[in-house]
Amino acid sequence: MATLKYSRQRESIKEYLNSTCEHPTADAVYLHVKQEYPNISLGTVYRNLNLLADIGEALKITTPYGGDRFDGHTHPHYHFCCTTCGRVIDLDLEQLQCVNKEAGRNFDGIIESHSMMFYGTCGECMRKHS
Amino acid sequence: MATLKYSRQRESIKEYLNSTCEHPTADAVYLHVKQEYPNISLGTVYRNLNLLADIGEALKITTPYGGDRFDGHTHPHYHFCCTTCGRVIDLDLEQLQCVNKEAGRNFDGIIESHSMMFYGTCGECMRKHS
DNA sequence: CTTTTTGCAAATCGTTTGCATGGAC
DNA sequence: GTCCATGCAAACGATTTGCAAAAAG
Repeated sequence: MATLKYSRQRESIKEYLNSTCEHPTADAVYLHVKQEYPNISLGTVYRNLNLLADIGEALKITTPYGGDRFDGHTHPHYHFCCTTCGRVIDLDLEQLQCVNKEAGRNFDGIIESHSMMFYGTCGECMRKHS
Repeated sequence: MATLKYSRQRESIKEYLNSTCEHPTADAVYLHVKQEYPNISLGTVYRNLNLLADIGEALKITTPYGGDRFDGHTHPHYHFCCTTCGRVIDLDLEQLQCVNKEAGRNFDGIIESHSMMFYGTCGECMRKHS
C-alpha cells in the first residue's frame, strides 16, 4: 500500500465530514470545500472520500435517491433513509441484539453489526403529508 | 393513471422474476428475456421493472455493488447484501419486533417493517476467504 | 529527486427519455 | 381508431480514470 501524504484538500474534507450530521453527497462536500479551496475539483473530492472510506475514517452510504452519502462519524450507529425526501438520519439505538440472534439461527453468513439501513418516512415528511 | 395493457415482454419479465431467487440486475433480466424475445431492448426491461415495482408486483433493491436488483417475491421478508461478492440473499426471519420497539422510542418517524437491508459476508465468501 | 496528490477532461456505468413504429383493445 | 408499449439511440447523472503539472516528503 502506498504511503499517505498530507493534503490540505483532504484535511478540509475530513473536517467538514466531522462537523456535519447531514450525511452529505459527494457534490455537497465539493460545494462546501470549494468555498475554502475554489480550485478543488470534483474528482479530487471523490478520490478523497473513497480513500477516507477505505482507511475507515468515513462511511460510504448507498441510497436509492440521488447518489451515495458520506459520514465522518465512524462510531457504531445505525442509519435510516427517508423514502420520501431521501435524507439519511442517524439512529442511535442500543445494539439490536435480537437481529444478530435471529439471523444467526438460520442464515449462513455473518451480519455486520450496525451495518444495516432502515427505510421509512421521517417525522418531518410525515407532518408535511397530513 | 394510464390503463395497463398486456405485453408479452412484461409477462416474460414477471415470470422470470417469480422463478428466481437471485435478485437479478436489470441487465441480468434483459439477458434472460432476450433468449425468448431476441429483439427486446434494455429500455423496455427498465420500463417494465420500474412499472412492476410501482404497482407493487416487484421490489427494487438498491445495492452499493453494480446497480439495483429486482425481486418478484413481494411477501414480507428481509434482505442481506454481501459486501464481498455483492449478492443479495433473502433473510426469512420472524419479524424483528425489537427493531420497531427500540426505534419507536427515540426516533421521530416511522420505520417500514421488513424494509431494512443487512450487510455482511455471505457463507460462501467466508469459506473462500479461509 | 521521488512519490503522492491535484485539476482537468474524457470515459464509463447504470438508468432514463424522446420519438417514430407496432400491438392491444 | 385510440392509447399504450416497444425498440432504438441519444441523453443523463453519478462516479471513475488517464494524464501532465503541482505539492509533499
